[in-house]
Amino acid sequence: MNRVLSKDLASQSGNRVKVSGWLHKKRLLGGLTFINIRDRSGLVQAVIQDKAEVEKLRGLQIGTVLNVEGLVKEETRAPGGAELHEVKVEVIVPVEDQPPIEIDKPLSHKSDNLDTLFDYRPIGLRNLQETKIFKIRSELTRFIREFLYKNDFVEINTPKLVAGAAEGGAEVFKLDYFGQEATLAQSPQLYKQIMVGVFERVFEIAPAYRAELSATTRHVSEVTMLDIEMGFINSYDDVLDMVQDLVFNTLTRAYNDLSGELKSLNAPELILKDKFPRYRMSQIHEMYSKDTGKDTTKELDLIPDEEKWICEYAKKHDQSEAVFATNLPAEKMKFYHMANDDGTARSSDLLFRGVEIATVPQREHRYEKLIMQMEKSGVDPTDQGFSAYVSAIKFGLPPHGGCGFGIDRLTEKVIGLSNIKEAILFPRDINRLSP
RNA sequence: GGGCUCGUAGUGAAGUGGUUAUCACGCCUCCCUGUCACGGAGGAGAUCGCCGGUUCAAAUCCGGUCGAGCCCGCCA
Repeated sequence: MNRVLSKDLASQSGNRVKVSGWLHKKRLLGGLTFINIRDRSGLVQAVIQDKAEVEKLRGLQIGTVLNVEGLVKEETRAPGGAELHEVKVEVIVPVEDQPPIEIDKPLSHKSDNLDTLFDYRPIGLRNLQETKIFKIRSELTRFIREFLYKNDFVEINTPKLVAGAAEGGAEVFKLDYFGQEATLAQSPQLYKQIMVGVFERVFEIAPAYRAELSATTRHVSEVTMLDIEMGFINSYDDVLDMVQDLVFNTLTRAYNDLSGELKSLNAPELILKDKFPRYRMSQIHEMYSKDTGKDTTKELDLIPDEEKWICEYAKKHDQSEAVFATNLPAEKMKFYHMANDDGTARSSDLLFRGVEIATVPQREHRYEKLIMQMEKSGVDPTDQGFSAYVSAIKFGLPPHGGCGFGIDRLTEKVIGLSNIKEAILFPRDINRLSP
């Protein structure tokens, strides 16, 4: 007998079918027993009246792997409108130990309890509330990929074991590489720029490693980054527009296609227009200082509180939960960024619901300028970690730009979670290396 | 790295000096034919993170230690 998935049960009314999955819930009502079976598409309810069949499940815990054969009956009282009757139960893998964490009721996401949540991840992820988070995450990356494919981007994979710090700035993990010192890539930055010389438009979704001793709700040491790079831009605005369109498309699609899942996780309503407001960072400092009385006009980058503040501001005044903070001060720019004439860089942060989810710069593609900027930053262009990149620039890259985009933070904020780690299957932070 | 906070059954919580440590979920036994956070009766399960101190008496106060969280900094 062929297996039928839970989502297709209603269409099989009148047929005897087999459902395979995990025991998700048992309710014994004397002469009548309800069990829920979880498969990849959801839950099936089976009604068991035969005492011998119920006995097969005695002492078996949630998580037990089952085949359940039965007659499909339409039933308005059943979740999903159909259920299994005249059931034969076959236990494939009996589970006798009690799960350490609940599978059929929402788990605590209070910050004090996240440690337990992550310790028991292998079982806790079977909880449907947790499953939904990662289903949404999967869909978000699918929407992103589909948008980028449609716009002629080629998906690439670049090395994560590299010779030197790719960017400067962030701390890197060092490791022994057959006697050489290697680092874990903190970004595919230089490789994706090299690949602009090959495909014009490229993207990568991959982990990046950051060895910062950060202990906040928005940092992890292994982060999943979406990196985009596009060549032949006419102006810096082309880059901002592309990222804006990508994010608008992804978010509106998510809120359209996944509305049921998002609602059941209490995700906030989406407030967004197809053009995101753009404020200069210096402008945000002034507005924030005026509004709060805290003087941030001497700050270069936005402080965390300003990120929250400008998002609230844009939500109210621009009806947009996404906002660009543009014109990063040149003091903060990386050597590969392109400078403006006014002491700022062509680099912007994309903020969404209070956090930075992407940085969106144009790159310096002019060889002499780049060499100057590298030397000014104390980076040796002939160093093993940079020479390949420098030669790609030397042998011709068009004006280009792109973004580094945090998939974890996007997922967190779309759902309305309060810690980036809740959006990561097996998060890595300064204390956690397992599971 | 700096500051603040928190560690109590498997899980989530209550208990701010007083003798048997409380509750909910989960688990076990029994009852229950439409449950879906099922309901009812009973039961098991905790050396209150660890070490030391104060006290007639410590989950509770103090010191240390280990673990965790949040904010700042750094960073994305």
